[in-house]
Amino acid sequence: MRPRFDLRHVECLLAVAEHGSFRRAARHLNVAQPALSRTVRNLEEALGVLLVARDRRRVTLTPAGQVFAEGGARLLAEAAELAHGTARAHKGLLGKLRIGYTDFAIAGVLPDIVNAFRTAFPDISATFTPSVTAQQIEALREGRIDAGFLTGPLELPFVETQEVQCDAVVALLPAEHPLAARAAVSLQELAEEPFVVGASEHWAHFLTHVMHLCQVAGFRPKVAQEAANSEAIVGLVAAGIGVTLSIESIARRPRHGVVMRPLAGEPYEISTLLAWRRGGQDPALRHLRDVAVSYWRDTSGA
Amino acid sequence: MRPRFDLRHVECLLAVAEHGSFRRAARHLNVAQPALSRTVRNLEEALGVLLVARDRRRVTLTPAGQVFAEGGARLLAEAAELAHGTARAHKGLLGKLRIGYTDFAIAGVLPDIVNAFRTAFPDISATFTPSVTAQQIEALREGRIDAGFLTGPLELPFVETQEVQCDAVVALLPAEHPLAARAAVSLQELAEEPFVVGASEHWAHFLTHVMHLCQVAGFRPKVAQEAANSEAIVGLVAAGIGVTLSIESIARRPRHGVVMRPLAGEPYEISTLLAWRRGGQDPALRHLRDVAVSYWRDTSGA
DNA sequence: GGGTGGCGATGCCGTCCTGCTATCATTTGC
DNA sequence: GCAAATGATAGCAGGACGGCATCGCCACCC
Repeated sequence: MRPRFDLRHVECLLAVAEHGSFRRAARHLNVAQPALSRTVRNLEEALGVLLVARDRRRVTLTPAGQVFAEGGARLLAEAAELAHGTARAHKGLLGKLRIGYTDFAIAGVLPDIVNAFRTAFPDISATFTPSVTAQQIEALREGRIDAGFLTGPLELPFVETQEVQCDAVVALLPAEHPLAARAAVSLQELAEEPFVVGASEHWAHFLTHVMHLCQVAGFRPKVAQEAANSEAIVGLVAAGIGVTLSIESIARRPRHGVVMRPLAGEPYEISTLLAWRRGGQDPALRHLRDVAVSYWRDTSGA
Repeated sequence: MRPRFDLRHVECLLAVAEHGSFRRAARHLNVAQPALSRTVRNLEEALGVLLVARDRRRVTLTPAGQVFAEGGARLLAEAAELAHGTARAHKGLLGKLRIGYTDFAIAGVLPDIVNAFRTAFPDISATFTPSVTAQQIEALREGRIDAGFLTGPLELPFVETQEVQCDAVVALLPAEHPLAARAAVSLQELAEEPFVVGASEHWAHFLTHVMHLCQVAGFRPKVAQEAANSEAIVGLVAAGIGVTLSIESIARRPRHGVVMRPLAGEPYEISTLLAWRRGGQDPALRHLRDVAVSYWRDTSGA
């Protein structure tokens, strides 16, 4: 049941209704009067309803014409708004973004970036999904998310990235651990310690960093316990199950029973990236990237 | 700021979005593929926004295209609903009526008629304005109301009428009045009584009847007090100020301190009419008239 | 690996819609 | 009673839209 009339017809009828005269309405619409007469006539035939009562002296709307005029005005307004909204979407001022994020990101810069983004682009509605780096990469590839805050490094043919956060790896120890008395600890000192780590099937990205660090230090960590997320890992450390390696952003959040100690020697840094599909044209996404870039420029410069 | 696109464009874009392919969409729309391609292209040019991402292999909507498609679907639905509503208005199933009514009507059949009308035509919104007969005639002439329930008789070149109610004129007396003991009273017996009547500037129609009755009975009533409406008149009678003539529909509503007595002799009847402008084409109004006619047929027959 | 089928874009042509000018019938207002 | 204004009608021209044939491209398949 598609409509048999067009917005042009609606405009013409509204003009006639407003001016109460075909001629004046035609002048106002910058068309000749006969054209307007015929257009209104066509509209009436399309609807099968007489809309205008032509009294030879005065033109008024029939009751059905009034109903149509009211609805038509609404229709026109919404059409104009639609055009406007589409233009705004084109400029990236309006839209939807699906964004993934890791524990590391949410503990770090993500809130600040999102705040800045929402302030600058209030009409872009973003939905956030917590998920680890590997899952975000998959979701990016399959188009289930538009962007992800995830753990670097990342070199893939179909994604582009922008660094947004840089954390030194630090040691987290139970508060009563002997090494907690030290200002800093070296990795070698942790060689024999039981480790709490993320579950390997999901935690792969950061685990790679941890394994690499330990290997350089000459040992292979003894895994005492696996956990599902950063919150759980820190909790298990607080419980005295073992030690762990984490990043500053996580460790800065004070937690009873856990102390953070920097690693001695050259700091090893973990970057958190904003990632999106390469070549993506979504203007809203570009704006998110721009906000991330300028945020990174401001904070890394300071 | 009028929209530069038409509903036809919207339909085409929605079809492309739905089928994910120009060719399939074209088949579904019963047009050739090149025509569809150009229509979508024209729409994009009209909006100045790319809506469809042509990947050579797969056709998807750009973010702006998704915004437009969502709004466009709403727009089309409302356009269809508008056409439907206009057709309903044409058939008189939808519309607005402005209706005047007198005290006599609201005390009598008006509630029943309006109930039947609202049940039969729930989408016709009626607004009711209380007003005396003379004002309703003026409002009818000037088009401020579409119909009026008023006191007959009425013979005017520009109105048509339908009788809806027929009341005998009765006497209303203070309860402690000597004549209240009688089963019926004759007009002559009221010749010397003080009368409470409606204010003459507005009450002219019914007053004419009263004066006529009294004149036939051979006297001219002594007006003790004027009042603004039936409620006030009955109240003043209850207060013992005087007697009055009224109609059964008013008098049937029991009121402390007032008694109703029929007039002796041949009953004098007052008709209440539904009146509307002659030649009016409003289908909603016709339905109101039809309801009134059938109501009158049912009640006057019974 | 070349053939084949499906896709969207483009060019060309016919048709219908739309708009304009000129004119008419009717009404209004002086 | 005439002039001005209004809506309807007729005839004509331009443009938009749709259809057909075709092109270039890509994926799939034997």
